[in-house]
This record gives sequence, structure tokens and C-alpha cells, in this order.
Amino acid sequence: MKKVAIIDEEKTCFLCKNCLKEWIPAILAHKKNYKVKKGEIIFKEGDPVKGIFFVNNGIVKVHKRWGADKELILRFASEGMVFGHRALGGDGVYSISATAIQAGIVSYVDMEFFETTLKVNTDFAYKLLMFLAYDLRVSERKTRNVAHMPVKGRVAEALIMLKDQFGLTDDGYINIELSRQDLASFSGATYETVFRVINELISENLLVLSGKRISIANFEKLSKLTEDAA
Amino acid sequence: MKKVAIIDEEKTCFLCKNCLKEWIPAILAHKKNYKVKKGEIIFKEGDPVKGIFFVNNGIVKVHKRWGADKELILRFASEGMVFGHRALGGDGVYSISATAIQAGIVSYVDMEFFETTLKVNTDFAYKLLMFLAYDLRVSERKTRNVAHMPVKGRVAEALIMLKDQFGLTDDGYINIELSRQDLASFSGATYETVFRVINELISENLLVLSGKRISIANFEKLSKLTEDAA
DNA sequence: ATTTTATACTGATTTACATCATGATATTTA
DNA sequence: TAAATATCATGATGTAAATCAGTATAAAAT
Repeated sequence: MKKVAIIDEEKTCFLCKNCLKEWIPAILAHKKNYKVKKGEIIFKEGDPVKGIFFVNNGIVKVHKRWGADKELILRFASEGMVFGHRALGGDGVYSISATAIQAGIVSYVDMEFFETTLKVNTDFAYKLLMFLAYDLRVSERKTRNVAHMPVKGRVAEALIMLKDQFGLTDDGYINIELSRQDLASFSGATYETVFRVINELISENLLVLSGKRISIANFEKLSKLTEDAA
Repeated sequence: MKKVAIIDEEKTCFLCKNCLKEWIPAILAHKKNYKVKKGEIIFKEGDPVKGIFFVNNGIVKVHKRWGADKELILRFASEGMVFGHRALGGDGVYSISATAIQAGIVSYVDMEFFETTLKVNTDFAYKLLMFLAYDLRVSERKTRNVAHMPVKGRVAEALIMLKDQFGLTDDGYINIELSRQDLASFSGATYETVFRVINELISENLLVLSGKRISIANFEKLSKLTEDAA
């Protein structure tokens, strides 16, 4: 990670936008910005906690591994989003890994400063609390899905989530460049199974492909796959 | 749920213990206490949010279902713990269900009062923030486990978590009366599979049974099952 | 006390999904 | 621009865990 300067920092910075304006100089004094390239690891699970990170631009995957070669992507952090905040009040090591999947710029402030920020900016703390409660709802839904929902439904849900977070290109494709392996890891399944499921969804006219890009052709039906029967 | 009065309320109440003492009269004025019996449903996923709940005594399971008959237990709330807090900043319906598995007394305050409490008691909000971050780490670990860890490891981890939360009886058994079905739902597997796995663990001398009660005979080896090879 | 209902137990069978194997395209690096 | 390395594609095979199908036992309700 290479240190860089950002222009117009107050406008793009997650902390600046959500804290008291009197606190901004303190933020700018503590914040460090880094350029990350595609595939670059920002931190790994087990690493000592440096601080809390923010995405200025680019996309970061938050993931957790099992064994040598099994990983699960928990979420994607994109422009304006925070990551690494699960380390709050923890045991001093990251419980998850963070890896850039699109080159960009990330910032971080050390844990101590972040904790002070929370104590000084009670409104920000309140907002973060709401955000964590939301994160928890998403996480618990995912746990339930991986436990009981078939892969087809999980892939459908993954695609809908990606569409919601990254939107569509002009020609209607989900606006993220994601490897099939990452889509599989995000769905909690293997590459091969996800590959087959996508083919099924295409032959059922729920999806359309254009190279790696995916377009949702029938949102209604795709969405129905994420609902249970009961 | 039958409304009841609790004696010595300030001593046992989660809110009273964590808020400004000046705020305690407000809490007592808003808090409602209910007696729940074993098996009683406190709220179901999809129900409109009433408020945030606390366990005075007894045990409450927090769970989420899929289809007609598949459920996953996310956590157990016991004495002094909060539940229903995932509803914070949500869409007004519970994302999870809460059911008493041991009779006891639960309290609740309505959402509006809870939100005011958070704004007035910034220390409490900070503590809750740390708690939510912890919840998130646990939840994401569970997601990873269900996705990649074999059932044997998940059962081992479930038993260790139960031991940590509920402790041991005098004769060394995990101090919770839990149906096999609930243990299975907590492990994210079926009754039959968990049953077989437990038998395996017994024949490997990692567990000892006494009726429904379970004792961990070899913590080291059991713990090893929850670690990955890499 | 006796019917009803829930929980526990266990073998046989099925299946969804992972794993393995192998070739074809891309994409990156030298 | 060639060599090396990812990513993509697809069939064949294996297996962990779910489902199914019963009996047994315990707890609740009448």
C-alpha cells in the first residue's frame, strides 16, 4: 500500500461527513490514505488491529477463510463505506480479511483515535450503532441462508444484493466486475456449483450474460427463489 | 405473557445497571415485565417491532426459520442479556424470532424510549456499540462455519459456546437443559446428523452423557475440531 | 391411569453439492 | 511476443449430510 494525498478530502471522507465540523481538523491530522491495487491484501484475519478503514474509491471484499482454500465473502465495501469496524472492542486481531478487488484509495485511522471520535461525536456513534444493527441483520440472514437455503436461492440473493449495491450499467448489466470464484465465495458455494446454477438460470431466462457481466432478465422470478415456501 | 412485578428491579435490570442513575426512574416508568413459560413465543420474525427486550431470568432462544420446518438458532439470551436489538434502525418488523426455552421473566421498553435512552446515555450507547461489534464477529464466524466447517466441528463449537455461556454443574455437565433438536438447530444441522455425531464423539471419549446432559471429557480434542487445518 | 403428544433413537436410502480431472481461454508477467 | 499464471468451462465421480421410515421412550394432558 502506497501512501497518497487526496484532494477535496472533506467531501469524500466518511468520518468528515458524519462528525462535528469542529472535529474535522483532528480527523485530517490522523487519517492516512493509501492507494491499493486490484488483488492487494489490506489486512488478514489474525493480523494485529491497526485501525478502522474507509473506502474512498475502489471495492474491497471482506472475507473469512476456512482451511487452505475455502473462503466466504461476507460483504463488499465500496465508496464511502467503513470496514474493519468489527475489531471494535475485540481482542486486538482482525476476525476477517480485507482485500481490494478493484483498485482504489482506502483510508484508516488508528483504533485509539476512532474510539475517541466515537466518544466525542455521539451522533456519529449513534449512526454507527444503527449501521451495526443493520450489518447484523444482513449477517444473520446470510447465516440462515447458508444453513438452509439451496445454492440456487443463494446465488439469486447474491446477484440481487450486488445489483442493489452497485447498480446497473447503461445497458442493464450489474455494475461490478467480479470473478466467478468471488461470486461463488459470496454465495457460499464452490465455483463449479455456481457455474452450473448460473447456466440453469440462463436457460430459464432469469439471467442474461455478456462476457463476465450478468444482467437480471426476470427480477420477479429471481427474487422468488430467495423466498421460502412457508 | 403475563405482566408481573419484580422485586429489587434496579439490581437485576440491564438498563438500570448501564445507564445514568438519574435515568433509572424513567426506565422503571417505561419498563414492562412479563412472565414467560417454557416454549412460549415472545415474538416472531415478521411481527411488528414492539421494543427491545431483556432477560431477567430464564433462557430465550433467538432463531430464524426457513420454510415450514427448518430453523437455525442464532444465540441464546440468558440472565442480564438484551435481545431484539437487531430491530434498531430497521424496517419495523423483527428479523428474528424469540422463544423462551426455560421459563422466566423478560422485560421490554418500547423502541422510542430505547432510542431516547441511547441518546441520553452516551456511555450506554458506546457499550452497546461494542456489544454489537462482538455480536457481529460471532455471527460472521457462524456463517463461515455453516458454509465450510463440517458438522462435527460445528457441534463441538456449539458445545463449547454453551459451556462458556452457561457454565458447568457441580458434577461437570454443561449447565443447560437443551433438547437435541435445539442443539441441532444451534449447530445448523439436522437432529439425526447431530445425534450420530454426538455418538461418534462419545465413542472417541470426547464427550460423556448423563441423560440429556452433556459433559466435555476432552476439551483439548474437542476444541481442535473447531480449528481448520491451514 | 390412560390416551395423546413430544422427544429420543436408529437404520436404509437419496441427493445436493463438493471434489476431481482436464482442456480452453483469457490475462499478466517476463 | 512468448511463457507463465489465472480464470473459465464442463463432464465424471464421490460423499457428507439430509430425508425417509420406523420404533422406543418420556412427558403432558385428559
